[in-house]
Amino acid sequence: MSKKNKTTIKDIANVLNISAAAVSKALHNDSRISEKTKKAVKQVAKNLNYQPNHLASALRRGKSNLVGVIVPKTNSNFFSSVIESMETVLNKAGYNIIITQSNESFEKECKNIDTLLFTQVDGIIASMANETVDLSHYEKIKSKGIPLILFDRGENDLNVDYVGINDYHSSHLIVEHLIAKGCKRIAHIGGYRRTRIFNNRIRGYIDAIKKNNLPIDDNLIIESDLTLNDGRKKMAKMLNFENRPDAVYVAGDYAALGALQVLNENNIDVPNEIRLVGFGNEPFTSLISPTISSVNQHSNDIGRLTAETFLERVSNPEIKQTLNKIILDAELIVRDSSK
Amino acid sequence: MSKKNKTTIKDIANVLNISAAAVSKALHNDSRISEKTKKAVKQVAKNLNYQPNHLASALRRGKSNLVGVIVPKTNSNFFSSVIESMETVLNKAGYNIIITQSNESFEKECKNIDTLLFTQVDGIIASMANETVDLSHYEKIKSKGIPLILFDRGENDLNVDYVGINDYHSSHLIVEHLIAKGCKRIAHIGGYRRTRIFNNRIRGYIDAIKKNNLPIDDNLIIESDLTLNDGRKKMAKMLNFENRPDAVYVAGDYAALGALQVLNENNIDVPNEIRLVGFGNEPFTSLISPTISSVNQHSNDIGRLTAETFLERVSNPEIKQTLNKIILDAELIVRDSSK
DNA sequence: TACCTTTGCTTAATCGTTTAAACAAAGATA
DNA sequence: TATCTTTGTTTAAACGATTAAGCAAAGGTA
Repeated sequence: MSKKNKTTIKDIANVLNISAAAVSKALHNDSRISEKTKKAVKQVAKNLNYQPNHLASALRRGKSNLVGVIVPKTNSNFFSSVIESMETVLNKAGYNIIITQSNESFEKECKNIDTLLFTQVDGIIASMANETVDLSHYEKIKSKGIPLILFDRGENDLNVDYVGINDYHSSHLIVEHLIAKGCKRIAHIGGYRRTRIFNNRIRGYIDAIKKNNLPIDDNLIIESDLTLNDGRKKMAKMLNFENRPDAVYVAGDYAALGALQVLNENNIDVPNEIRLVGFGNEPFTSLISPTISSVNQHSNDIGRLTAETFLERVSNPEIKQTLNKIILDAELIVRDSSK
Repeated sequence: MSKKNKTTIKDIANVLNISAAAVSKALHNDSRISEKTKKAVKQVAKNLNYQPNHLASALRRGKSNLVGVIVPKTNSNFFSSVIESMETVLNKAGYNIIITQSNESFEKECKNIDTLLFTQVDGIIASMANETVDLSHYEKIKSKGIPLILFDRGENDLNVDYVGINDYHSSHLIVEHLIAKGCKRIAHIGGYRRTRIFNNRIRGYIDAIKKNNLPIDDNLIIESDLTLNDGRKKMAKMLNFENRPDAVYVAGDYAALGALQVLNENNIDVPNEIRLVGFGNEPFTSLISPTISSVNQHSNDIGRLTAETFLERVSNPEIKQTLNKIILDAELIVRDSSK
């Protein structure tokens, strides 16, 4: 904030010889202010290059019109697209967003929440870090009485609005696609079971396998942190099995890429020898060779719906309306790695 | 902001039967408040779960402790790392950041600036959109008297602090590396000349070629928007030359990837037939086959230095100190595509 | 004893905007 | 003419924290 150029409503009032209150009302199109005054006020405001002091109005109204957003990492196509469409909706409604990154760290997530609450945001939209198990910091948000909306990485126990995709069903799509291609031993490199979305993918995988009368082999279900390197490790491990899988469904694209690298290095023909499917539809999946089949998570819809859910909450804060749980169906994009 | 849990310094004052002013001072460790009172105040603050109202203090002090950040897209490894290290430094100094994306659009950039000024940020740190030519919106920031720091995508005409890498010199590194490998016809798929950093890379390329007594062939210098698709197009075009290049230096990794795809599809041996170097060191450059040589832009240093430059500016706002232009030397990372 | 300093607090104004309440003037109603 | 409504404005009190100025009590100095 600067010392110069600090035109206030008082300055406008002085020019027109009316009260500051009248100016404020004129600028907000109050019905009790005459058209003549409104026009004059707006003209002077323009001339003096008036910019309302957001802090003052936020303080007075008890609303900052700021929404805090917490994502594990902006450096991912999914999250950056979600944020983009979220921003569009919220900006239109007069809200601005503050983006913070947790870097998948529980500690950083706590700090982010403190920061956002300190900044007096009107609400928080978050996707949880992998590390997060303890939820007390999220309870803190709830206890402040401001809306909390989760997307993608949510948690049932928290009992708050949630927008995400149907992970359970996505696993069915993938497994059935692979079976249709003739695969009989489908492995799953999944995320940690304690993270709900990954647990859902694992459950979906198991149920889909059973539903299609294939045997469940526990060796073929491996938990991973889904980084590229861990994808490599887990894939390498599987190649040592005496009974190799003929397909691998990896719950994250980076880990899928790691797996693909190992397969390529071992001269294994993808898709003919082993088929591969990733998750998340990161841009690189269509850039490498072979291109990797993956699941599109509809980031734009998720962003838009999350924002709309937030707006709904702030517009009727008292109403203890039923929880919004919006679950979208994801879309399997078949590419060369499983054709 | 909520109606409940709104503990204020007045509440603390009431409990202890002292004035609100004393509470404020105690919380700020004012030397004129006794240790006994300070301890008591802090204890009560903790008990009542007191959180200072940032808006009120910002209004009063004329400082929001918010820094606005504008980047073309958070969805890039470079920008997301810059932001991360910037945030670390700024948080330590008591500042929080508001991240906005311009999506390379001039119009969106203008809107972002309006939003940030409206939010009363104490300063703006920006990297310009590709589209931006007109600079009046940046002048607006300067005229408000708040610090403006540019990084990576800057502009000399604006006359503000800048942190970036030595693009001119980076081109020398690349060209000389390729010449050392025996290349004689080195092409350059560059960005638009009107963007300073790309212009510098082109100038560096030309001067390095000349310096090494190789001929300049204008056909080998091609402007591009550096998207993956355009990289493909420009590479395909070059393959039709009767006199093909034996190396291609692409000013962006995504376009370099596009070029590589075309080379692979045409069964051209990279690096033996044509060597390839990209720019930006995006993670995928080391993920694909062959891995792509690229330039590391020291995102962490850039973020840190940008933040430090900002802090320097806000701490001595009056001093019309000389402009900070920090230019780091980039680092060429040689990978398979040019080995 | 008389005066000066230091310590530890209080009072009151302030940041710029919003808004409930008051009020004057004009117009409508009976 | 007397009373009620409507219109268009002003007054003044907030929002919560900060801070210059003031002041009383305690301690120090000569």
